[in-house]
Amino acid sequence: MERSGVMKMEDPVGSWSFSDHAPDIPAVFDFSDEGEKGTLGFMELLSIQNYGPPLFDLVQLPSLEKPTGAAPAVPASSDVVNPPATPNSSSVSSASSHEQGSKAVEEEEEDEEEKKTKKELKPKKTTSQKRQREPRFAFMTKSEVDHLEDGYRWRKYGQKAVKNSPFPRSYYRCTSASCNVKKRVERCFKDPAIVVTTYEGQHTHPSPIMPRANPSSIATTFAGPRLQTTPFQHLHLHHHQQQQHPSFNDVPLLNYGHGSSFGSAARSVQERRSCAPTSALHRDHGLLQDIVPSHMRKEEEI
DNA sequence: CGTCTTTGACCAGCGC
DNA sequence: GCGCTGGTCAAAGACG
Repeated sequence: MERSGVMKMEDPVGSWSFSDHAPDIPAVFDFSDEGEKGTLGFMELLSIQNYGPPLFDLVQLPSLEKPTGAAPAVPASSDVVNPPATPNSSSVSSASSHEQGSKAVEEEEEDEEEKKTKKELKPKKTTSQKRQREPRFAFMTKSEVDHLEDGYRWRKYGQKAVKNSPFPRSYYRCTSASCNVKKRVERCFKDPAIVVTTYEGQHTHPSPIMPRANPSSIATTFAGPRLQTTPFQHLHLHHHQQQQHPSFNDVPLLNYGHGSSFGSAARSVQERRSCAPTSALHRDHGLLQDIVPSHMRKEEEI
């Protein structure tokens, strides 16, 4: 078996993450209702991370907002175009119970962003000249293969040894011209079975038809356009089997819907081709309703 | 032949 | 200033 049925996500760099709210969030994805059981089994989500700007800012960035000549990079979730002024953490967290946590997260995130900004500012610019930061998302996937198939084509452009880790870090860039999405892939030194994947930027083009896709690929969800909302989708799925994981009580409250957009996103290409697209879209929209306040949905439908 | 990986070199930021 | 580290470049080679 190439990939295990267990997927983990956590904070690899110590910045903002869901685990700040609910450490060791267990999550189980049961695809049995998606007919996936034989292929994917279930996945376990420990925690997820979003560092950089809030999720919704991602689609607001002027440079990313209107991909030229390409379909919206976020077909399923690009509707979320009216980001709240708060980080997505507060969007996700139940307003009252995690208020303080969210504030702390905001501050921490700011500091982290400043650090990252300085680090990532390759071009020599003055500090007053802020370069546009690409949103970055990281997650951990338990997999035997380093480079997970995610529906996009990547070109490896570098590999570096990682400090305090016997495993190297690989750098990939989206092969599509005019798309500067990058991703880093490295193995967790604590658990070599876990692959830490960090995506930076947003695709300015639709996902190719996964020319080399592994039919049993489970990574489709994360790299692509759907990336922006998948963290919530994972939680969403997680809720499905809450009772199997008592510690899940720590998870910020969300109005989880029904169904599994993760599961649908994780479909193989073949499955996607054979399945009615409307079902996935429908589920996504349902999830959006869970995530995005109604007043925002009004605007996003414009 | 086109695409992709490998790998050493290079550059920039940061801490001391 | 120097060394370390992360990130990127680009030539060379592998592969289908």
